[in-house]
Amino acid sequence: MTETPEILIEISTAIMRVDGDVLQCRMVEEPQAESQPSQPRLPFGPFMPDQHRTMESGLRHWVREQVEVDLGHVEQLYTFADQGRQSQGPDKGAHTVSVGYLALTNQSTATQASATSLWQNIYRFFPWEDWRQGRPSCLDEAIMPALDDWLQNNPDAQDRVRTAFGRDQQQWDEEFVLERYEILYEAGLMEEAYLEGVAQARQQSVPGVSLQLDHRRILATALGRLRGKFKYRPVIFDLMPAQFTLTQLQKTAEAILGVQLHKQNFRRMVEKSNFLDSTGQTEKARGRPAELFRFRHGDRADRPLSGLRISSSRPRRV
Amino acid sequence: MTETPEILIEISTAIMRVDGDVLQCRMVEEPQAESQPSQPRLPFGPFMPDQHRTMESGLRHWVREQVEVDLGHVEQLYTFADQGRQSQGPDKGAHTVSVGYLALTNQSTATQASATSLWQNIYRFFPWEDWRQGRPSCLDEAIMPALDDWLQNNPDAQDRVRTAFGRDQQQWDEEFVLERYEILYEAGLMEEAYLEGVAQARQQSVPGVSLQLDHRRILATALGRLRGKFKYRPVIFDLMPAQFTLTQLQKTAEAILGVQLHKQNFRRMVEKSNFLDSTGQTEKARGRPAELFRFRHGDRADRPLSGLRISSSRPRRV
DNA sequence: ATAGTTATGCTCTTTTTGAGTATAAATAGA
DNA sequence: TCTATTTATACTCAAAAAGAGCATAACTAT
Repeated sequence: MTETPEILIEISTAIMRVDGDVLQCRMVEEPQAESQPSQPRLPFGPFMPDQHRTMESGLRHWVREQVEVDLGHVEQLYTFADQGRQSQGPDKGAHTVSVGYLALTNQSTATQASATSLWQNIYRFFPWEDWRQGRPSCLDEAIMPALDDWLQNNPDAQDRVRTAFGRDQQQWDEEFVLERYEILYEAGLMEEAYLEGVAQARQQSVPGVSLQLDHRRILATALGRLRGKFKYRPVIFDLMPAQFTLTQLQKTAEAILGVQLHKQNFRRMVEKSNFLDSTGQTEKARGRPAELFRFRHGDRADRPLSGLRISSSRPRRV
Repeated sequence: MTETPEILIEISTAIMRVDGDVLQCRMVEEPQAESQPSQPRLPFGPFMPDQHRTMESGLRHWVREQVEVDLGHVEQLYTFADQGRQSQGPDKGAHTVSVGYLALTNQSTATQASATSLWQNIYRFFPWEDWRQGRPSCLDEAIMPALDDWLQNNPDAQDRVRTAFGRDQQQWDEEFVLERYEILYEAGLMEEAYLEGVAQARQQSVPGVSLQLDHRRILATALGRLRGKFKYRPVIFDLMPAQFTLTQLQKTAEAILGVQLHKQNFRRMVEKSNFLDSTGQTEKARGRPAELFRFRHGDRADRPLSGLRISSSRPRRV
């Protein structure tokens, strides 16, 4: 067979948790290199075939070494091997292939002492993805105008932009996180595209903090996957504490989707799903105390197949 | 960083097409090695970073080289790096990581001259996945008894088996193809497990033809993904010819799902989806001629987001 | 003509979903 | 203590979607 240059496989993990109504992702602080700009990054490390039996055990190794988090659901996202991206990888000689993972945890501020700055609101990196307070202003103020500029020279991308960003008749699909990110990257609106030489010059600045290497792309993949997945598999419970109120569950669902849900209908749906057991206890806070529930299937392997069939209130045709 | 042994990335592609009511996968014939048993395999080859800009271009390279098929939708499935599996890979010294892809084509027997034996009914490899003629007999005759034997010594797997195979109250979920395959593999019921030393001895034989290396696992991943995906993305049209009747479309959906669908309701759903344009033409065959349709969005990038919202007739609670 | 076959139109019922209104059970402050 | 405020929960109502089936249309083969 052909002689191939050395390949290095890098495993990066987006670890997510929910704190109240904010969906957070675990960051690693760089040990302050010399001239490096010290952007935040995800936990990651090389896959070492002689020490890691599977890719997932490699992931657990690096997570254990770099952050102290107990992982719940773990799922592989995607393997990227593009030239250019990832090029600043540690091992200069080798060609780097990047495998991204999503992991969920229910460890909260209460149980986890680590500096809160290490858990970052995921929408810091994708402000346009959070529609809970209505359509994000950055879309109309910065993104759409910039995309229109770019489309001048790239008319072929018109359709892609339309579907991804829900223009014209199309409507916004919250699962298209990666598609939107890729378009913004190609349009030179993401800082990392600039660094990686995709865009000639730094374009208009569009809100959204960037990450090292291709970590923001992995994060986009993770968010998109989570948004899709938890609608048909019960992974949301890996983000919840042992017991929780229905409102907490709803806030979590909303944080994931980046959309507000109808309260009464959400409860109805949850009740019909039959996933929850009442604990008898209640939680007192502001108004009427709320009943505390627990996920019926806990950690056991007999988890139900389907998730909460969440319907993010598509506008009803009249 | 640590010195890692050489890594070889292997890209394998499950190319699917539909012929009438059979879902087929494209095989490659081995050039008849000496003592090798010459099992069928998928098209595959190493990822060569200096010749392939992305993993997908690597895939297209090997597909072009090994089979003549025009690919429609292409999608990455999963990256496996387990020890043991894949161990008979070509490059003995290196550690092999396997990246699986799914690709769809609408080339049919008519347009493609290649020997039909190269296109194999996918259910040859997974007879238990085809429920179109009712519950497959091999489930009760071979698989369940064998699994029960295995569960004797592996009681922990009880729950997994129950959900994956729809036992007890649980119901069969057609998307759990990979989960079922993995259980059968672990239980030593798949020939490749025997070859790879997972199972001590060849267990009771369970129907289903095996493939080289980890190709049957990739195929299981592909089928599961396709079954899930085409419910919410319009990928089914990549399997259809330029124009087709509603019955052909339904047969395709049924071949994918391995389940029969209600004819009138299927048409109603398709009509409401608004994906099709009538061509005015009709196709004559046995009975009343059927109207020919075409997919409204063709190859264009403005494909709709959602797929045919197929509901595989879940039993109605009374 | 007639039987057989496939396509297509339409009805009817049950479920699900979207969007409220109404009421209950607490707290904070006057 | 009473009252406004807050949050939780119960229940209603209409629209839309889904499951199941009957009826009819338009062909072919005999």
